[in-house]
Amino acid sequence: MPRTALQRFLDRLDLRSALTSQEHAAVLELRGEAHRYEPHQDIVSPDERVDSACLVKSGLVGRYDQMLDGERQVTSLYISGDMCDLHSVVAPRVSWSITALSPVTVIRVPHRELRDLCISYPGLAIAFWRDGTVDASIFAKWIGNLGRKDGKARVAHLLCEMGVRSQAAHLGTRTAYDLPLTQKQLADSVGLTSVHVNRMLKELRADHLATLDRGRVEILNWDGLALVAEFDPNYLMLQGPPQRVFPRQYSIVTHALQ
Amino acid sequence: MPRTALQRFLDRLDLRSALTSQEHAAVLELRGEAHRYEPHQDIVSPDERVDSACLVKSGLVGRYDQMLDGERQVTSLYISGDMCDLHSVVAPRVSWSITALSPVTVIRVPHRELRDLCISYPGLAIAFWRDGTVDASIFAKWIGNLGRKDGKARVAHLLCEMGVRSQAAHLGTRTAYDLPLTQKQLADSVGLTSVHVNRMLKELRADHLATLDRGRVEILNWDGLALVAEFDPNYLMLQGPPQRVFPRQYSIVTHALQ
DNA sequence: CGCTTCGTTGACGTCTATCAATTCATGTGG
DNA sequence: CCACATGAATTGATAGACGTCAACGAAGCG
Repeated sequence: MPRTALQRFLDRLDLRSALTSQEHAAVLELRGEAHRYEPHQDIVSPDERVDSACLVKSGLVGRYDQMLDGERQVTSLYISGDMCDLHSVVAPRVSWSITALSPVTVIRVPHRELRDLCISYPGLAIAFWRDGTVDASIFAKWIGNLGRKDGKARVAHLLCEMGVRSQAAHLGTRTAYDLPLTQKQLADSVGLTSVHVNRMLKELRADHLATLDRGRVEILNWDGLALVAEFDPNYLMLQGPPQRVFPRQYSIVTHALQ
Repeated sequence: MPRTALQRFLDRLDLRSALTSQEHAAVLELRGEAHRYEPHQDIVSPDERVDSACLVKSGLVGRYDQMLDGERQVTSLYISGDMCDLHSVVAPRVSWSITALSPVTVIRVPHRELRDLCISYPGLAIAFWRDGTVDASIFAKWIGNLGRKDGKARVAHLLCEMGVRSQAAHLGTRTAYDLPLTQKQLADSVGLTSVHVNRMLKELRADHLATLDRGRVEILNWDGLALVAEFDPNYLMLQGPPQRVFPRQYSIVTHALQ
């Protein structure tokens, strides 16, 4: 039986956080409505005040920032098991958009449920914070790529990153996985035009490094691609044992409100 | 009497999080060693496992990513009152560098103290998570700027952002504040060369929009600069009332370890 | 006063955007 | 099964933004 979206989300948390069995169980009791979105359809819009977080069940989701001239910059990509706006639990007013890049199913988990979880299990609040830290680390790496690498390296880096993430999420291997992006969407992710992305992909193909064909990535020479990309997976925080701040046994006593 | 670094840090938390008086008091009881750094001196290096977080007392601190050819990209700037690696409490292994961009004093607050705070006051853990969310939001905006705006807009945007942040931190006004950066360091922050930054500053000066002279920014035409930058301060999460997830009255009971 | 770092400017080259046309893939309906 | 429509991928020619190289000037400091 395939893993549910919640199980995938829990798997993701387990990669970096050591959770208790109660915390595990509590996460799996989360409930939310499934929603279906078609490519180019927005899931969240700027200045909205959201009251639920979007757990990606299937498909590829992107967060993007739109310029006045209509040009877009994708700031992050989310795959199955990623909660693409977990941070909205503590900051519900958003200033960006979340969109479906491919056909997508998301589970909208009410903030109320996630807040209750944080209150009952502060160890989970820490795990959520740590999860946000991973996102921030990826953001920082993208800033480095956009600011200081050429187009070829930027495309190569994205292929490496999504490979490692897909493998960690058991959605494929780092050298063969689905990435259902058009070249325009890829261009919006690496700060280029679709024309130039096309040329960069052509070069990567000619160098026998990697191919992207109809939403599927095949990396033919991982080391070569990683070298072009200057890819070092440390920033994905997948090494080392899961961490824990909270003691494993605790309970919260809530008093009457002031 | 000038505010201490801890008071400034607390001010920053208060901007977005509603804390109880106990939580306030607990933050002010944090202790750490003061360290002095000269410009270009690194405070934290990649692959280090840090055991304290750096609270900026004075000066300008930058986090940066270094490429193989030695080129740098600054991914974030931190001013007085910012805890520039608060996230290291939950993710102590870092993959980036933190450096002094000007003469700097930082207070190194041991993770142990911050962890104890999170355990005794989960409401503070939430506030820390929210603080990290602000950083992530700034990261995302920088990605948009680097990917989809030209050099002039990128420089202008940085001047706007640091103005609003300086004003929020009571370190100046949004149109007149200290930004002790060389043009090379500014270039490393906006993904340009120092030569080109020089030309962009010259243009902003010629347009009577803003000047940067010996570490001091004067914005002559805020609206004009914001227009060039497409600056919208929403992403800094300074609007709206401080948020709270945890009830105001609670206590934690910790049991024996499993 | 000399040294070092930083700021400034010009000439030139490269990377990437822009514009435009063509091909390809996919799906639909006759 | 083929004609057609649509969106995506591909390619060539040209233009512009930014980098590179090099030189000089200004400012701070011992």
